Amino acid sequence: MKIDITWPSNLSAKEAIELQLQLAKKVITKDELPAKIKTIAGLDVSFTKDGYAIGACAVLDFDTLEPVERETAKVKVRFPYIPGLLAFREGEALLTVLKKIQIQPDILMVDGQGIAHQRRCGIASHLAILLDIASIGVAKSILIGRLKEEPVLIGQWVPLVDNDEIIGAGILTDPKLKPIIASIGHKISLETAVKIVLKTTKNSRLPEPIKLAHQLATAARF
DNA sequence: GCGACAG
DNA sequence: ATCTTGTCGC
Repeated sequence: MKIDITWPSNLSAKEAIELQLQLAKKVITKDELPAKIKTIAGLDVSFTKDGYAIGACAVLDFDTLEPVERETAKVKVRFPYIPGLLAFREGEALLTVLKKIQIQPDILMVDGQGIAHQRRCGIASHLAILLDIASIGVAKSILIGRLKEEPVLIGQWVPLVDNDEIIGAGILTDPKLKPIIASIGHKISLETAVKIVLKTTKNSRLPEPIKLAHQLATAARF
């Protein structure tokens, strides 16, 4: 992807929070994605014992879910893990790997929250706003909020609420496991985000884009 | 002050 | 996330 921006460095937690508040204002919560989605990119990050973050991107054909491109990027970690500030720890690795991707994806699926975040600016929203592209956040657990109820049927989704405000969805993709948490990243509605998550999920808890990106990130730790 | 807390 | 062995289930 043609990306001109550079990831900011030496930010304090206070400055990071201030930036999130500004970015949150720019999130678009309605569908503004290509009429026909052709490709979707899964993004995830793994870490090495010696202080590096490995960003991984797997671009898949939206119809067949077959990978059409894979890439990884290794960068030095320079921000600690702080709940709510994940983007400042993992964002640079993801931005770096996206710069290497040749195929322009129609939408991003990021391992983490979108607007299901205390300042409505999780890593999926943060990255998508910087790149002006549609995105969905898919997490394995809740950061904030509570599920309105427990989904019991495979493929069923229930609202994730924060003080009566719907900020995401709990989706049951495997009856034996906890539901996955999906939320609007940018330029998409929650309804469409849920449809895409279900459409890209095949016989496992996580959707293919995330699963493949996770495998890539883990395998590249050597 | 106490508990919760994406990866 | 990462550190770790065996073990239950499809």
